Amino acid sequence: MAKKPNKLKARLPRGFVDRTAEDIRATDELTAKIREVYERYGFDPIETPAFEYTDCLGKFLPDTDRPNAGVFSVQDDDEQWMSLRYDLTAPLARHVSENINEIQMPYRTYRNGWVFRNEKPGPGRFRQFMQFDADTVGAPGVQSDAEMCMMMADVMEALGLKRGQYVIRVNNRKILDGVMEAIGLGGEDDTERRLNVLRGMDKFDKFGAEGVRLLLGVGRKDESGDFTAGVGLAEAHIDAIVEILEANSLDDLVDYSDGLTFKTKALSTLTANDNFEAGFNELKLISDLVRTAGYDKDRISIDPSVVRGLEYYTGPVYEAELLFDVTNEKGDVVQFGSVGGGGRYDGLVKRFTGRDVPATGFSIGVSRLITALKNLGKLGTDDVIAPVLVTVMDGDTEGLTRYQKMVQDLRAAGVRAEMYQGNWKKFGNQLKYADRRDCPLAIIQGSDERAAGEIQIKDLIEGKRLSAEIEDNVTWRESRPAQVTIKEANLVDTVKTLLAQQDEDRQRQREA
RNA sequence: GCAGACGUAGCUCAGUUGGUUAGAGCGUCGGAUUGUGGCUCCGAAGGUCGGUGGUUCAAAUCCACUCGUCUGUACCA
Repeated sequence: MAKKPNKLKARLPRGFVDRTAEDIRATDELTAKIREVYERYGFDPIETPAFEYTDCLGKFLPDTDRPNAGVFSVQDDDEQWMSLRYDLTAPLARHVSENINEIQMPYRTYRNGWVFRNEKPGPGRFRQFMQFDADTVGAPGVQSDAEMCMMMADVMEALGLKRGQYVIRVNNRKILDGVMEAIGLGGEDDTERRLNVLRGMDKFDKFGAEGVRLLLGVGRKDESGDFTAGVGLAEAHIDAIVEILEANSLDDLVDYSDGLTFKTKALSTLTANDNFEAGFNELKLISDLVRTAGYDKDRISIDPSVVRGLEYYTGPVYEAELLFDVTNEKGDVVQFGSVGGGGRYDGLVKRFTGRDVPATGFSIGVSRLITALKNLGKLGTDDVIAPVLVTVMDGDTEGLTRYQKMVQDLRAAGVRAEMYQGNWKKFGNQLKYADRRDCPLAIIQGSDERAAGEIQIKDLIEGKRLSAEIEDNVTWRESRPAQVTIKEANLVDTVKTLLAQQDEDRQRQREA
């Protein structure tokens, strides 16, 4: 026995997926709905390429030792490092900066595309995924942040989500900055600790108040025994932060009636500062704007516990969260978290231009949304009907032209149709193919039908239903269930009628 | 990145203290049925036991390393 030749193993790089017809159709449907909302709000599309020079993307500068940490990078032929984009915000900042003299501000723009992250993949977490962003560049007022929140809420409903199935949560980074300042972490050299406090607060959903206390204090050990170092804050300061996280609304924390006073115990001991005041006042303004526009707190909720880890946010931050249970393939309920978020980033364009260009915007995680919506049955993935199959009984030239003509007549009438392209001599295989492909109808014309100027149309869906009642194969074959004989001239009309009937049946079943 | 679990046919999984030719179900393909899907029956193909190295007369089984998957955690611009 000869050794097998070493075959090359076909394999997908980890963290990447092939997308099926179903996935692609679902994505198209979803992005079309999102786009419609953005357009209605007066946003215009822009597209930037997948690659950018690495230094333009942000914190990975050319002198970084590992340009592939977190991003996928390659070296151009002139030795410059280029990277695949890891979000759509940094490329937008680059585009705006490069064209700042031509762009009419405020610039309202949206875009969707693939982004890439070179990090550990997990279930529902890939190294290539799609985002769909909207941003307003050059508008400093919180009214544009309020608009973003309302637009996100409208997107959720355009996707078919009902009140109570989602919520847009809003906070202001200045409030958190104010807290940091008040507890003595406002200085330059406390950047790292500040960041760790924010990260700890961000875990409130996951670990609850107790977990956050540990992370802000002495540190936390997880189930596997791995230890996360704590920030080591004082008890009183941790109390204040937990009060913020546990608050359900602004009114729980602050009294606006007489200047600005804190209502809760630990917060009251902190001294107010400019950041605090600006943060709370901006949040109040956003709240007033969206409430007056008719968005109640079941759609847009002012929630001081929203953090968002990103360092570049400078003001309002917001995220869209799904409130219904999402189950995975195994049927377990998974913590789904947010499907989109954003905020104000006033410093991003300044990096390139030196000019103050305020901006705010958000990103929707299309891939994650699809997973969740599929689960909820909100994506009509089964409404693409497989083609009508024209079977082949005579494979000579004359026969093939006849069958091909039928197919073209059907196509011209707008019916999805195809001629069997496999080995026509095994007729059983043709119907088996049609069955597995979920074809609604099969068109059959052999020499007998041909001589009589007739065609047989087999309803494969009805036939499948009838098969349950027939047990022996001879009867099954000879009774030719759900099959009609028609005149050649009536082919297109009859096919359309039968398809329409099947469609009605489907509607009825869906309603039942 | 850190910690743990796991890796046997396309899929789901058996495989005894290390011992002949590594099995089953499902799926795939062929036939019964050369002009009719499903059911039933018969038959076949399909395996570097994740990879490499080691211990041993002998390794799917034990050891080391490595790759991959899953869980938790960290990071997530």
